[in-house]
Amino acid sequence: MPTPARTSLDEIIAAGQTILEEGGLDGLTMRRVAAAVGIRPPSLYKRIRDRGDLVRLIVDRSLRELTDRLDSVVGSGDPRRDLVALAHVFRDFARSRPATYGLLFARLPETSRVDPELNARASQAILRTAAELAGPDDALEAARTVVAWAHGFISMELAGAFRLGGDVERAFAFGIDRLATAIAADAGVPGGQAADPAVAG
Amino acid sequence: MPTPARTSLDEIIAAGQTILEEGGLDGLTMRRVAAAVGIRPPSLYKRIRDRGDLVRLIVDRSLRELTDRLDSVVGSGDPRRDLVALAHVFRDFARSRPATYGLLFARLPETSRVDPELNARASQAILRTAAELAGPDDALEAARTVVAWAHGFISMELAGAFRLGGDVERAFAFGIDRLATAIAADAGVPGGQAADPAVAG
DNA sequence: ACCTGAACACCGTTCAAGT
DNA sequence: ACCTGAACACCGTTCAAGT
Repeated sequence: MPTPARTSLDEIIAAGQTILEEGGLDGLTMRRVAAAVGIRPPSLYKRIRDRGDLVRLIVDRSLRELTDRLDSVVGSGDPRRDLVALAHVFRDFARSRPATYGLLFARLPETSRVDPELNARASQAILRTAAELAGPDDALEAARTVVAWAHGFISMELAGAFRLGGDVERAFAFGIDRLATAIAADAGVPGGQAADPAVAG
Repeated sequence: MPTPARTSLDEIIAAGQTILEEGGLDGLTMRRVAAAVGIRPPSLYKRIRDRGDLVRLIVDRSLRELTDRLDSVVGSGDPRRDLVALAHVFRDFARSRPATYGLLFARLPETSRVDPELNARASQAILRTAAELAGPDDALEAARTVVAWAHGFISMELAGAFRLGGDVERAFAFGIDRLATAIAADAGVPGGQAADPAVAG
């Protein structure tokens, strides 16, 4: 006689997400997750392979949400405006789920790594915007420059690494503004990058 | 009768550093460190307060080394050249000690955080270089933009986050080149940022 | 002074047994 | 099918006792 299911994969992921944000990655224990969904720790292994798998599922779910938000703010017709919007979506996401954000670009063990195809999808909005600004030849480099800056800024901000005073908001505005100019097709060193027609869509 | 010391704080930090790089932060256990220096785990507590304190000491030591290297590559007379040199020192350091690097800007618990004064010292070379390029009014923002980019790029590279092909070296060169131009004093958008007194130190 | 074994309260995970 | 208690091999840390 099968015992009725007392929980679900979805509930486990949701509980894991909450516990992760409350206590950080170290606080995310199988025993706590089990207690939160009303079962005993060993029963978790009926639905997930191990703790690394749970981490992966939590990150996967959040990355899908982030991708949707990124996709929804581009397409204004002004790539510079799109870039600013993307940076703010990124930053807002990180602030709303700092612990989860910290895992997005972390060195995770194999079992915790999300589907590469999902990562590729998450990159599309920024890649298209970068292509519009920088031209097709430099699109990938431009996207990497912007994402590196945004990720670096945000992770430093979350870590409390801006310790020299000053206005962090002003630094964020300064950065995105200068970067948008820097990656534009006409910003290359003379004789360097060729200016190509922007790609859209 | 006092028993003779079988190890030293220095040896413990060095062993911790090695174990950290070999097995990551999770692999850095008090039992392993104790075994490496030839004592039993409880004896570690004669020299360090707890595991968080050990992490702090390891990061502290590496940050001093990084600061020395950063200080040693600036002053060429060409701030743009200095900036490129700083970026490479940063990147080389991260590659030589990836796990330690990951802790430099991490959200660490209070006990693991290094002396703020040490952090300030580590920022001096980049702050001065940024001031030369961007002018005193934008020095702090310019430094934050460059450090954010460099940290973001390096941590993404270490995490294997550049998964869309392309040439990562080219992206690094593209980024530092465009950033140097972007933060230069004459790169501001007309009528853009207001000029505020710079905060240094 | 420094070192130790024993102990405590935690972990993730496995497994045989229950329904 | 799902759930469970018991068990195993780990942790960090404390503490009384040894030299």
